[in-house]
Amino acid sequence: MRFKQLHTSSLCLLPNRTRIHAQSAAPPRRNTSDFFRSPTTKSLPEPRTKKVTDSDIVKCNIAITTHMRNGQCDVALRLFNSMPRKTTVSYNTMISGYLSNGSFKLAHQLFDEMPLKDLVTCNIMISGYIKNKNLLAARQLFDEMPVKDVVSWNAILSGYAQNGLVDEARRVFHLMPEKNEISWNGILAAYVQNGRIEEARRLFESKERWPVVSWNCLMSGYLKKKRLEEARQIFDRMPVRDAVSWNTMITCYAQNGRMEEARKLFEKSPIRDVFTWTAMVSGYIQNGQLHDARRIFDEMPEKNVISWNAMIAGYVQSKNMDLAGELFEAMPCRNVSSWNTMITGYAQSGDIARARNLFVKMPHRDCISWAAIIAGFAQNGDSEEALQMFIEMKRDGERLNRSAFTCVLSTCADIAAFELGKQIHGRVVKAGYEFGCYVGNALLAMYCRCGSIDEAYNVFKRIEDKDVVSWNTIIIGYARHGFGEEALKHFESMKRASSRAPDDAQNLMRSMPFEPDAATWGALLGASRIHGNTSLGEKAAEMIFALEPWNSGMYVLLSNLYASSGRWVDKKKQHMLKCHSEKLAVAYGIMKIPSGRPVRVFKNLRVCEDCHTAIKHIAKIVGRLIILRDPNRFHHFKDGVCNCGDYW
DNA sequence: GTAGGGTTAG
Repeated sequence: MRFKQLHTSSLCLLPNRTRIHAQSAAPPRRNTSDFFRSPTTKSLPEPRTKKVTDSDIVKCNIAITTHMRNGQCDVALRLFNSMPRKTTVSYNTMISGYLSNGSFKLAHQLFDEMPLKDLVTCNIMISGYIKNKNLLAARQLFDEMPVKDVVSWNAILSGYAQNGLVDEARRVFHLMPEKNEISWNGILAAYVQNGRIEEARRLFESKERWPVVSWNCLMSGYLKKKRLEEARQIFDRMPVRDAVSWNTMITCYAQNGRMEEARKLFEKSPIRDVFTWTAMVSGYIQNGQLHDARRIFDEMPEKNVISWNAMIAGYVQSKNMDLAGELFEAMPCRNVSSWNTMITGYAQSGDIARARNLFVKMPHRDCISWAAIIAGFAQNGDSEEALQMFIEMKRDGERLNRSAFTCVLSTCADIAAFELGKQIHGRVVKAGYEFGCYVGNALLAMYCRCGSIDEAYNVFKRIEDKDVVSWNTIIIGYARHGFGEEALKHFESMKRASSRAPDDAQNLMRSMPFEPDAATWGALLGASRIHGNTSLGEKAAEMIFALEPWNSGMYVLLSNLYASSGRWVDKKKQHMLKCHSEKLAVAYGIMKIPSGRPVRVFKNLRVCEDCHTAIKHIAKIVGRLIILRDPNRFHHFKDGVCNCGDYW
């Protein structure tokens, strides 16, 4: 690399022959005359050639900054290239612009080409490496710098913090020749971001004054752990609050279903920006309060794409595609996720024609759009079209990501497309997604569905973080293919896996849902029947009853189990149970319709003794059916005969 | 009056 000399005294030789211009601790005031030797005498100006003044260069630099901030890298580059002379600042501006626009490669290229690197250049590049998760390169550059300032140290400190290397971050912190507020905040953030909240707290209490960002940081640490009360205490103690403080606290209440507290804080907040409003909208949506969400949305003084998207997603979630469509039409500007949300919504509501229409019309597609439309066709039973779209997606040059693979594989499973599934498996391996849980599960399901249980087991073995779906799929796979014993074996090892005590919280979270779902219990029930294992079968039926009391298949399977083990079951009773369960399913379906209606639906409900248990269970799921706690509201059928006509 | 390091949120 070649360099232009700026301040001879501060030029240093780097070990790898890289020379950079370093600033001393108190940086010399640089002005553009360092870079441009403007003529001191009025030598003959070239006719018709405009003299390039310092202020021209500065103006260009500023224009580059603006273009970069607007995301117009190409415009910035054109300007940059047209500059007759470029200063270090011009290069630095370009590089940092590229980095903030995510063009790491271009930034790096320019960095390599740059004739003269100074301290700022290296600091920019260090943060670039860190953003790109290349901690080693960042560290190497850091080590090569002949002079570092507090910015360099802070950058490397936060690099370690963001990548979970807390102890390394602490080492850096102690080595720093000078520390400022940002350094202190850096080590605080290192603890907070890595879940070491108690250490963060101790550090925080060890120092008198903290800037508002650090208060925010500590508060968010408690919020991440869902320790809302402690977070609130921090919030209340804060000497100064900024928009982040208010937004963080409000968002957290909203996301944890505590809309009343969110609302109170929202009304008190002196600084409401688009984030605050949108957080309230999404909070209400998540809480099922669509009307409140819409009210806030309508009151919003300023909306951005994200607020619109949030509201549309709310309607899509509650299957109200008409209102979603209305809003979508009314949007002043849309982004890819607006389109994707609508496509997903139409696809999931079975309106694949509309979904396809939008897909064709949308200006830019990303891999989510493709995955949405592929899944849409697949879920609506048009597997051929789904695969056709998959092929078109490849033709379009869209790179396959995890979700696209997952989608397509589940389509293959649907139509038992074994050969294609195998081909895709090859691509999955190539892409290195094989061991991931989502793609792995989809592969597993595909092989199970195609009857290739050995291959399925091979996939199962390789999935690194098996979750409940992986276990359920393999168990169901074995059970469906008549390998009852294998299914039971896996069931046992699943139980063992779930009963192991895990230290860190994440593992615990992962293994918590190791409770088989109704489908798995169903498979086990089926397997038990084949093997005549009545006690496991009864246990399975009991579990299904607890999870899905309306699951009619369970009653049939159970009675078959009894029948095959020689226990006599009254056909009439079996029919009765089935009948009840179907009614309950209908009832449950209605109850899932939003806005508290179910109470009315259930008002005149009559249940027999057996059903009563089921109803109570549903009440538990829904949570607000207080009428069910009043037994006088029910008619109990004592004789075991339930007249379905009396049901409503 | 231009370029680099810290918190949060849709």
